[in-house]
Amino acid sequence: MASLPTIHAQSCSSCNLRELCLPVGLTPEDLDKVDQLLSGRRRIKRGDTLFRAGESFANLYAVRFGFFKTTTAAPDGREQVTGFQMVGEILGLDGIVHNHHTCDAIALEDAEVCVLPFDRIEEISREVSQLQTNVHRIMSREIVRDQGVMMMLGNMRAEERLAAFILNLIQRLRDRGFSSKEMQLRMTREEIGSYLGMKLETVSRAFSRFVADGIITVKQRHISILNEDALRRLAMSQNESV
Amino acid sequence: MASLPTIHAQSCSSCNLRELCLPVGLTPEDLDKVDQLLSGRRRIKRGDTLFRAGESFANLYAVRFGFFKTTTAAPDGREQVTGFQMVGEILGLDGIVHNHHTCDAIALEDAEVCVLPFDRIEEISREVSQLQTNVHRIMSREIVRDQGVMMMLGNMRAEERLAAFILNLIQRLRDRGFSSKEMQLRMTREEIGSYLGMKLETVSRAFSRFVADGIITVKQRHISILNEDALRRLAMSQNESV
DNA sequence: CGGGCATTTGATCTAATTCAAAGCGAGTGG
DNA sequence: CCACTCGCTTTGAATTAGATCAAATGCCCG
Repeated sequence: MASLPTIHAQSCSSCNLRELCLPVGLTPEDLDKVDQLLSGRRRIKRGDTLFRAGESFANLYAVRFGFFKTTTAAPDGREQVTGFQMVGEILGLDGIVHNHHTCDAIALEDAEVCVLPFDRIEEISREVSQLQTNVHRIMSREIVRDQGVMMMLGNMRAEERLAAFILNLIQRLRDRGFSSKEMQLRMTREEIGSYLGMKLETVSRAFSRFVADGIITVKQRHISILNEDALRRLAMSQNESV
Repeated sequence: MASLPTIHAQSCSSCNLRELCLPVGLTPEDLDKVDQLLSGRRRIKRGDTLFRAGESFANLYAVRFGFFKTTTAAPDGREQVTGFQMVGEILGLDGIVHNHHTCDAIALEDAEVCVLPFDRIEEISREVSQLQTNVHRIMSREIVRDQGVMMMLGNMRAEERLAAFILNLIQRLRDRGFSSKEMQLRMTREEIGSYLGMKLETVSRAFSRFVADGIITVKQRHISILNEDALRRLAMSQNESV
């Protein structure tokens, strides 16, 4: 479609991730309009923050490569990981309601994001209804994801949570065309635990248990899935004799 | 503005809740356009469902009066309350992403909602940018709320969660002009527990503890707040000597 | 090669669950 | 109008999953 594909294309229409990202399903004509969306790209080194809670909100960010965590802090200082984001996922939706961010977004490996000024998104999605729909879907998807996390935190036991977590990660990697049996975790046991509402020791013990049961292998942060059905059964709590 | 105000006005412009709801902040001219939004109203009796998980999605619903819970079910049947909604709040956002609902919405008391076909919302919000902004804010607000729930579920102990829950309810009632010291709970201990990730007995014990400490009084589902600062300290975990 | 973080594993400890029973209140039918 | 039920709530005692405390090991990176 694009007449002269450039290596570091600064537009959605020439981005190889467009079918994974905000412009999914757009016609070529619409894609042209959407090309004004992107104000630029930004690289974030491992450990650096993309934005912080309290900062004023202006942009959404689409992950081009790399891996992020978002953390939310309580007034008393306690902090919790509230999400992990990978390529094609959108960061910053929390900032819309009050025009400032309510969480920190931190790169867990060197990363690059597309900077998408939110006023342009609103402007263009008034013209391009498919973009409008995509924005709504992305926000709704986040709401549904959060329901799932609440479910995990409220109802599941430690091993069930970890099983569900592994399955979720591997599924998202599959959706992006990566290996369906192995993965490299980008976060520490502590960060996993924070996300899953448990202590790092409990995460470690659950991993060890899975290894002992022949469900996965673990070499540091490299995970191989040996028995996905067993994981699935665990996550659905059909593991017990009851 | 409206020439002939009717009792059961079937439009946003004549609705006394408009500043609490989707049309907040709209100019009178914009309000006229937005009047095509409402396809009708629907009454739901206590215990009946507004929509169920799996049903196809077509409308958002604005609560006019009454009180709802939303419950999400895991594939294995376990169910959890994922939210409570009161007057002025919007139900159905979960359905946008996959065009079917992922949770049940159940009335905890006799209720009435405005039925807002989502395709009309999209259509009109392409013309009325303030409406577009409101839709985005409402969805973002829900995402931020969910972050807070995750925080509770992941990091807080039972009494802290209940304190935070009471404060949240009373604040939302205040925002709507109700009493700032007392309220009538519309849900059972079990529903509170489900939402807060704890058992009904634990909820009951936490209530009893608060009463013993002189922080609140409880008469069945009627709660009076005696010492709001104490509640606030509890919710922020500044209760311990540490 | 050494230092520092991340991880694993073991031994207690505890908050919350589970099991059990009794109390309370609102609504119904006699 | 009262008695009776049924669902909700409270309270107690025993149990347990996960937290906490502690120590050893491993690994990456300068």
